[in-house]
Amino acid sequence: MSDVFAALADSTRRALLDRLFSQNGQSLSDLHHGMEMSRQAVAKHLHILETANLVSVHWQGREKLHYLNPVPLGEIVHRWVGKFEDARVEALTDFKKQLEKPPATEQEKRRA
Amino acid sequence: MSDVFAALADSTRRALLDRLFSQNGQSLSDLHHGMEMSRQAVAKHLHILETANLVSVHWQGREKLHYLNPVPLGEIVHRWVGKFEDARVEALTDFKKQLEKPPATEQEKRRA
DNA sequence: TTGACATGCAACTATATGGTTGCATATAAG
DNA sequence: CTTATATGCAACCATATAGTTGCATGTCAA
Repeated sequence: MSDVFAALADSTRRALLDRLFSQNGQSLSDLHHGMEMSRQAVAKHLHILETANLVSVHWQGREKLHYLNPVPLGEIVHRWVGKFEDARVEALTDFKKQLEKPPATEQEKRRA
Repeated sequence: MSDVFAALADSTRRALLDRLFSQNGQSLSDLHHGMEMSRQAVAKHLHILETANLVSVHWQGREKLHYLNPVPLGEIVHRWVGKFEDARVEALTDFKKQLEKPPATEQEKRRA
């Protein structure tokens, strides 16, 4: 459950999540198919997604099936981003005010 | 407006956004204050946030004031994460079903 | 049992990243 | 004018990251 944000930073990993979104429960070979890199590279990315708890796995004989883990994406990211989202309209208003009418004193200029 | 996800991957940068959240319109020196790294390191992080369009700046004399840019955080991240969030409950149900009662045929096993 | 398939492990490489220091430039203040 | 403050630019360094290749192991099928 290490760094979810770091796990999401790589476009290949986001692509893997996309592929799992459109087709859940795929094996490494499935996910590797059509990708422009070695199977091992894909395996590493999947392991990072596993470690970040974004993907959970289920062994089926010799195949390791990968499933989107729905929890942390919503929990962590949405919660963190939501904090800023909540202030969106308000901040936008403040920002415009700031540009239109800069305050007078030094303190106010910097702290407004 | 480069990679928002990459910009969010670093904890220092997320901390900077946090600081701007609690106090908008701070200068580089303000934001550097209390941080365990050089001013130049902070400047680099801020520049990455600027490039990702997460922070916008406003020159006030010799001071460069930094403001949270409310748009892309909500737009990009929330939209991308939301795609997965929408399928949260549904996916959770599917996942449990999968574990409880694995399908019969090879095809179904892998493609269910 | 033998061979094919699916995955894992380990070593290695190149580049990206996060940090440093030193110096230059622009604005504000005495 | 001189000095202090705020920032920018550039070179440099250490480590993290994303990729490779080669080989080992476990499972399925003939």
